[in-house]
Amino acid sequence: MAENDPLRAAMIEAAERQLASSSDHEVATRAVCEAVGVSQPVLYRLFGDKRGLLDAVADHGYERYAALKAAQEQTDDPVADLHAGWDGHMAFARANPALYQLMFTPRPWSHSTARDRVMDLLVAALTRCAAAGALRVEPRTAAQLILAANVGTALDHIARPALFDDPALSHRMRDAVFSHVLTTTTAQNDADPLHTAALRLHAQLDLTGTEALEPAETALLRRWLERITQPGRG
Amino acid sequence: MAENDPLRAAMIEAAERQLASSSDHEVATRAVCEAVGVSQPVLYRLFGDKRGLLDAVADHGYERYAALKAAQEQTDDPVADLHAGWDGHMAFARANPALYQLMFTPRPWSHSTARDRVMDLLVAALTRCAAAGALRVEPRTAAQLILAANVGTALDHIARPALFDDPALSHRMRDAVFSHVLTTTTAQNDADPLHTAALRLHAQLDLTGTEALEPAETALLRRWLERITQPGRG
DNA sequence: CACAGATTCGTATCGTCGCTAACTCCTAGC
DNA sequence: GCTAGGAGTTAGCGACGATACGAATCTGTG
Repeated sequence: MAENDPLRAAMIEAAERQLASSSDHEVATRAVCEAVGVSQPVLYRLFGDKRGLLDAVADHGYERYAALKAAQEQTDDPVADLHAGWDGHMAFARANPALYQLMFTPRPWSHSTARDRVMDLLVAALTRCAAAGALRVEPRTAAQLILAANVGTALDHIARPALFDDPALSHRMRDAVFSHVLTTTTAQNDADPLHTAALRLHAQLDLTGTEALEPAETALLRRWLERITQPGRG
Repeated sequence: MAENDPLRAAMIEAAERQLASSSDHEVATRAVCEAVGVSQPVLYRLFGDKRGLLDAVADHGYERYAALKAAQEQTDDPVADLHAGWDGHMAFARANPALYQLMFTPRPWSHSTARDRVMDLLVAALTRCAAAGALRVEPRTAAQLILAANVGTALDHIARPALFDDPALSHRMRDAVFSHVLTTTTAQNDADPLHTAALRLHAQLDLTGTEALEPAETALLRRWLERITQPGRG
């Protein structure tokens, strides 16, 4: 489906260029086809639809996003990586506002998986934090919180042209959400040490796995840990 | 400009209905005109443009939003009002997803002032909190934080159809942002009591004013208080 | 009442958009 | 050489946003 088609890639890049340069953040299929020197039906053969083209643009945007993340994260301090990840997210939004809105603004159609994959990246980063004992809630819950706050702050920043108090606002939001999700680094005075230990073991299982238990036993252990970390669940 | 025009109101309501019922959250000027039994040029005479119509729809949405807020807030506990305001915001987004996106998603054009007016409402609610000594930062900064988090959470909720862990996520986000912005209710162990006192006086001046000082003196006092509450400012 | 000016609305139309049917061309396989 | 199928083009359809222009209606004055 997505084999190495240079024409397809050229059309995606042309669409992204026009999306960024257009004043109303809109793109015309005719203009995209004309930019790469082909006719309209080739677009509809490659992407099936205009929304198919936009989904491809969004997925291509995720590729750049993931490359940017892979280049900067992954030190030995997962919490520091998390902070850098927030700032990198904001920088990506600032650098590509139109593409960012295409990726993260909820369109009722849109089969693009860009947002879900960004979420997966965030869950992975948070799982590393949980394995280090730095997380107070499950990685998935923390990821939903952080991503919603990050997107909300980024869209707010894109909306207003230059209200000049931006970095402070982003860092305030980052600290607010992180302090609610991470354990205090200095003192580990947690009210429920069982909860944190279960979270930590669960994350460690996700990261490295274990050969000491049979697969069925590991699955059951996972469910037990989940019942410990999220008690109120049907 | 916005005199009591029943035809104008009918077109706004028709547009809002079509916006809510349409699958792609889109509205056609022809359909709006046909719904109220007039022709296209009347739309362009009343609203000037399609974006003018959408701006009017967004402003009308703000009216309903403001009415909903005025009906529930304003008890004697401004912090409780703030919590109710967050939940009311989420309920409004859940009830009118298409209208909510029109109001709060950043469109590059859009002369609608709906978002700014919602921000003003939030600043007012936060000023009451500050006058009660419950705020740790300036009302405007807190409003930017809260609104960005609230919109981000609401858009995230609208995007995914039913990931069933919604109220918990909304309340988590609310607690995270509020705990970063409000003072701890039990103990008032603030690191900078001068800062909090200045914030409180500034809010009290905004709310009630004073006759003990001349207007010029009050203005100068305001600037001094601002220099105390936000030290790093050109 | 008559009439001029302004306002308001409908008819018809333009240019553009997303999208598709039908045809042509080029290449692979026997 | 011939055919089958993929890849591309031309031409066009219906719907959209927006507008020019004339008809109808209202308003105020003599």
